[in-house]
Amino acid sequence: MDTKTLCLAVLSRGPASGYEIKKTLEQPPYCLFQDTGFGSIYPALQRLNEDGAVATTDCTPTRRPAKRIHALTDEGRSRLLEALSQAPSPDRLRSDFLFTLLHGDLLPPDLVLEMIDARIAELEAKLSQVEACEPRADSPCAVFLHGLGRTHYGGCLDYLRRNRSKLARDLNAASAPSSKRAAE
Amino acid sequence: MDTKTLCLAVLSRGPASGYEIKKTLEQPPYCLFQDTGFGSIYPALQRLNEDGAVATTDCTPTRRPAKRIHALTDEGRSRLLEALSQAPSPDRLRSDFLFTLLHGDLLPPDLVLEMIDARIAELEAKLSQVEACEPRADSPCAVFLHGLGRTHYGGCLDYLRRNRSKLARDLNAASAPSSKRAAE
DNA sequence: CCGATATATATCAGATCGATATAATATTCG
DNA sequence: CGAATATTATATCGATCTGATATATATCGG
Repeated sequence: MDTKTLCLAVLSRGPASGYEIKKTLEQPPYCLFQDTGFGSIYPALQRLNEDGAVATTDCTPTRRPAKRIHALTDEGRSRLLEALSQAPSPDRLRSDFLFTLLHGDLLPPDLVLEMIDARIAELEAKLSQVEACEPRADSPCAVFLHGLGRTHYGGCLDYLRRNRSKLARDLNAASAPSSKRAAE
Repeated sequence: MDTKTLCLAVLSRGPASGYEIKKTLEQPPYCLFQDTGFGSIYPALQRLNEDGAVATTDCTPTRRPAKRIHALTDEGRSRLLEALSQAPSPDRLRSDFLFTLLHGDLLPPDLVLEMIDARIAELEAKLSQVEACEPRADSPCAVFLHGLGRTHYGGCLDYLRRNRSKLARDLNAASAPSSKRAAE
């Protein structure tokens, strides 16, 4: 999904400013599977306004730090529906953590274990964030997604906690093979 | 990780051409947590060569479709180690599937269920791809990562298979409330 | 009242993405 | 054999995205 569709989706819940859209995207559930900055949002809103997909109202007189409220038009609503109906393109994950772990043999064992501990802490935070955000019971999709998120984070966390000590043993055995050699 | 680091990491296994680097990144384990196109790889290799991080040899005479082999230098190796030692920046996931699912209430129930079925098929393919790629037993990190991948895909797959029918029921109940109204 | 933080918009250089161009070799199949 | 197709291989380009930065006011606690 490009930034324009992201904006349309947030605006489908009600009119908002660019800043408010960004804040919404930073929180669950959106923050769990997308990410966008102001540098993408403002140009996208400008384009959507030019295309007639949103109606932009300037609130400069009342509000001091000039604020632009964007509201979905019928054109915008049908655009959103069209985008959502497309077959979703494959997930795109960029994980420095997993990439580093793959090359962990090049690094000091302690550093690798530190990174895993940090990741465990992050996942705990994410999981409690997801659990704190109860889905609306009247939306079957939101409930389904909520369960999927809990399963995902819970599963990864469980694996890391269970296998950390084994990895620590294996790494130390590999990096200090003197004891092994002595045992042979 | 930027594309330059990605290239250095692949080259740490041995010299390769840009095309070969792309092919390596397209397969497990790399393809599971990154993605890059030629449009990023070729400029990155050019820059790395200029910076002295890789040594580029032109194989035009022997090979007919001109081929450039890039080999890691000491400078490149130390750059890679330095990049891997940094605290990894947070994961970045962009999932059209999860995004669409979140807004599934706007779509026809059948379309949502179709997308879930397609996702199940994709995850099955990914999982068997991961399982087919046995990690080197002498690399504790690779073994650890392999287990993590299986846990992740297996867990998500399991959730989707178990909860699909409940979602189907809930969606139909919500979209066709006539029976419900009749029951009241 | 001052400083820190939150609200709010905007821009810009650099990186990335996806498509496309080009071209020789290798393979497949009637 | 020869034609069609796939694979190997490099390169570029516009559109988009990223991350940082600039700017200005409002608000809240000390």
